[in-house]
Amino acid sequence: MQPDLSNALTAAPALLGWLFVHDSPEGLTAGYIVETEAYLANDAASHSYRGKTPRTSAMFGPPGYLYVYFTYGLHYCVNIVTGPAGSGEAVLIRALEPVEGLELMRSRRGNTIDRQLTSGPAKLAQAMGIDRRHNGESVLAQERFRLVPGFIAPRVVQTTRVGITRDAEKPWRFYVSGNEYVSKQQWHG
DNA sequence: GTCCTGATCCTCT
DNA sequence: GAGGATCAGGACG
Repeated sequence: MQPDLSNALTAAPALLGWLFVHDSPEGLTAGYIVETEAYLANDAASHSYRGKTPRTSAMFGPPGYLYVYFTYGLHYCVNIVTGPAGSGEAVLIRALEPVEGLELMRSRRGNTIDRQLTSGPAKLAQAMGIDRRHNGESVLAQERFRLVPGFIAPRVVQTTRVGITRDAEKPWRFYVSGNEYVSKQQWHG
């Protein structure tokens, strides 16, 4: 069974509850997706907004591709490409609930409490051992990366995206309400 | 070539 | 709540 990746705006909430698996040489890590953001075509906050460049080329690949980028000089973030190939849409994975490979995650993350192992886009990339080498790999190929049905989110909160300046008012962030691994809960407003 | 910005995290206070 | 770390891509000349 595979998720519906035909459109970023529907895929972002639909991916909540799916188990994201990375079967790496060091060992297997996996976590439930509990927070996502949609980045669309013609979206000023999206890396694809200014067209295809060498850095963003994976984002214009077929659905299921990973788009992994380096930012702030020290962090990696992971997106799953959606929409038809060439559309430049993707879903940013912002938080996971750790399920398998906790020891490996702890060793990759260094000293931190378990609740902060994967509670942010760069944290989960580090915990899962994902970096630039994995840019352009597919989660649909049933190889190193996989998506496995997990749970149906009982309640999904939709709100604005984090850390962007352009198109900041668009409510294209989704998270599992009450999950303790969500990076920033919104309590009101 | 130079300049600037950034889909973040961590460590203080 | 504020600020520093740290670097690659992209815009511009």
